[in-house]
Amino acid sequence: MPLISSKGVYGLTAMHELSKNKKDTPMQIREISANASIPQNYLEQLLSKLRRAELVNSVRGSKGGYRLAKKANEIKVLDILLVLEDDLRIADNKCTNPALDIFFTEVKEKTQSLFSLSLDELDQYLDKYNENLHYSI
Amino acid sequence: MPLISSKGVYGLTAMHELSKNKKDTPMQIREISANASIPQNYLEQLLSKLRRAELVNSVRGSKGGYRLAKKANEIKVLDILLVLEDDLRIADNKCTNPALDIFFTEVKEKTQSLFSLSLDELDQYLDKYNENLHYSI
DNA sequence: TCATATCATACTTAATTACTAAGGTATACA
DNA sequence: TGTATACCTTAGTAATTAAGTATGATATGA
Repeated sequence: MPLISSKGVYGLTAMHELSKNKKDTPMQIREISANASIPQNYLEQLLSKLRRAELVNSVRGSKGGYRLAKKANEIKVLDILLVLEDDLRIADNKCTNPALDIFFTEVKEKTQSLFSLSLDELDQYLDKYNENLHYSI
Repeated sequence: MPLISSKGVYGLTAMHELSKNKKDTPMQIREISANASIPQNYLEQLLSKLRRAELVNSVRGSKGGYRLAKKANEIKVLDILLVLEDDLRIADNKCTNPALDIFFTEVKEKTQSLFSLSLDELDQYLDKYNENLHYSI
């Protein structure tokens, strides 16, 4: 099973879109939805959750939309995932084996630390990709 | 979503049971099933897969059962998971964001390396637990 | 007041997991 | 050679969950 469902992937993608919005005006669901190929009604639900978690601010009514509630370097990937994914557990709960159980706990901690990078740091991965492209040509 | 479903947890638990079998005779499904609270018919299916992947050997008929096909230090947790879990992917496939996609690939690689410990190394986690118990008393 | 865009909730569909059931096949042992 | 035992295989089912749809309410700029 994927650790992160499409819900989490959609949410991260949307937040990344918001972080790239350089306009004065808030970004609208419709625009995010179109850019990232996310069903609009579904995205509304995800952004509502992110708003209640105070990761984004919303402006209602005409000319409304969404903005990040903090700077992109103050929002971590993990923060977003913890809001949208019910949990990021490594293993199904039925584990009755103590050694395995402790092992899973440790893997979970290490995995969560992998997600402790901020939204703006994501673009480094894009740079890395472009470098690889360059060398492989 | 859990990265490892109960299928994987059951399989790891069963393999750990087999690694602890010190008798000459192979261990029977019924015994593993009882020790680890795994539905017997379901466990049969998982052990069949593990047999086809040459991680265990089976002996059919009366007095039959299962044995590890290699030494416990030659079987990795990851080997077992790759047989039972269809994949160990980090994120749902719908990711259209290149930066995220590369990031997920890197997380996947790092996560898999966390699972590259052998069956016999699992018991170290039990020791760790006992130590903690000791200090906390 | 009207168009626009967020907000909230109920419902539906599809996929997957986790099992259950049932019968077949091989082997030890008497 | 017969019988009990235990693995082997496949088909089917029930329950859960994710993913998406639908509908209408609420707030705001112009």
